[in-house]
Amino acid sequence: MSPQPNKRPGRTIRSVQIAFNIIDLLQEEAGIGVTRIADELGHSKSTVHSHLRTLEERRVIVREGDGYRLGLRFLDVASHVRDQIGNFDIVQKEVDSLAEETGEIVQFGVEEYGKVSYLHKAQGEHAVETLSRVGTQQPMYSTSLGKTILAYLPPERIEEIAAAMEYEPKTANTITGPEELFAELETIREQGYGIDDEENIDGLRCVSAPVKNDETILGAISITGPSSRFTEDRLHGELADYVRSAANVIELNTKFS
Amino acid sequence: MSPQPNKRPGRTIRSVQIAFNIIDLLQEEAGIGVTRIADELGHSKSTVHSHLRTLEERRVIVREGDGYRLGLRFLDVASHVRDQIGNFDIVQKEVDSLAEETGEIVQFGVEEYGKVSYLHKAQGEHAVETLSRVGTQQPMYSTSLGKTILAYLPPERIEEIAAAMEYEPKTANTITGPEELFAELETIREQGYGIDDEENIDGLRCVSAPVKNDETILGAISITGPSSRFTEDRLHGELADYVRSAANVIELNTKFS
DNA sequence: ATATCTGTTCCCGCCTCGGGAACGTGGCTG
DNA sequence: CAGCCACGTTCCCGAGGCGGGAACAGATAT
Repeated sequence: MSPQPNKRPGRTIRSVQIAFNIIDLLQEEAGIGVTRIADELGHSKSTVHSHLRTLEERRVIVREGDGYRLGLRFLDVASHVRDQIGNFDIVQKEVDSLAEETGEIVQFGVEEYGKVSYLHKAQGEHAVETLSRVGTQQPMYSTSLGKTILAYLPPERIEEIAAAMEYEPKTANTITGPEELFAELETIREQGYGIDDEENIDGLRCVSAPVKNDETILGAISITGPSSRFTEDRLHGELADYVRSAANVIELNTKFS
Repeated sequence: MSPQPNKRPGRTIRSVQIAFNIIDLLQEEAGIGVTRIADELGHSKSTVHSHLRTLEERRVIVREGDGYRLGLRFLDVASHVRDQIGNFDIVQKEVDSLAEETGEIVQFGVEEYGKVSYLHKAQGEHAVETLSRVGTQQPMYSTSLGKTILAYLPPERIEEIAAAMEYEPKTANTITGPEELFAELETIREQGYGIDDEENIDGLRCVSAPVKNDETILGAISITGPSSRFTEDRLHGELADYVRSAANVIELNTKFS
């Protein structure tokens, strides 16, 4: 883990931190019990016990066999979150249909805390496996979604995000500094779409188009595939067209909300 | 809210309770700020402030405009939860295809804390609108999913759940007591599927079939529709066949996991 | 300019919460 | 069957975390 960047000062509450450490742990590994959790987090069993009781009462975790797992309540929360984002169904529909049409991976992402979070993902028939998962975050400088969203954010927010950025080279092509990034953003604004040329994962290329609502950017939609199928020509040609028209459809449907 | 039934004694941690009260509040109403939350929960602003800081650092909530909403991290958590349940993709696929085939509402539910929780839901073309939502809970005695799952749980667990049950009549047909419930469970075990004849919501009927793995029940799959289309004959005939064969497909695919 | 919202910060004192240790229990081993 | 160990649970204590009140700071509207 890298040192967390979003650290505004202010007081933070220890018990709540512990509670979420437990949740994080159970997210990674289900079915463990008091002792194991206590060990893992470096707390006494009694402490962990009280927390588990609390979380259990809240339906956050569930006792199953001997051990705990996260509760189904999270499914409910997630569905509320999607509703709050707004227009999720339209995004979902469009992403799904583009994935089916092209057979590749199609994703929709938004900016959160200076990173890209995937809101929805669909994979077509001959899609490559990727690790990305709905709700997880990726850096903005190494993904086409990230760069595209960034390009259309308000200038002051771009500055803010760029200032907090730590450029970690993920492949040989990854953008490594601000000058390079700003140039890229300019290019994206000119051509109206963004490219990831094996900058995040070796062998994978993407194109993204921004989805805006009245000049404010909502997110971006991308299509991902292996470099073998995603040649320069196709990237800038038909594939770019695909994402731009999908973005357009979403924009039209969200206009009057 | 009825008095929470799952109250095992043991100490519970106040700060964590407060944190989840905030989360619950934001789930219902996004975009509110410190003052409003403090009012609503009856805490001081400083208290709420510290909590918001903590939750923000944890990516649980996000500041948006002036106000907070739940973070996309919940989408990630939810997807982990589904994975932990196991065989979610198979369930999803089967539920979706049955919904498309019949055009009605199809759901898959499991037992959690003595209630039914919906794991997945799909609605076909001419499906009625219902309030049920993925992750939410319903009583076991008034739904076909609940009764069907209950019927196949181990006897001692049935006792346990039934003992804690509070029978609240949702419609004129709702089961109102243990004798009636146990008789119904017996019927379900005999015929291999469960019926909800407007017992939960007026005008709606359902059929459910159990999904088992080696004699232990995993959950149940149901189909729901208006009484006008769901006649006695169809319920016990083709509709029951539908859910039973879908349940069968799921069972076959989960057998070797 | 004044008033009134908001979010933030700073303390203080009570009481909560984390920890250690003891207890109860079930499962495995000899 | 006795013994042991691992587990979850309970009890109690003392330190310090946490909730609250009040003062401060910005923003917006009047």
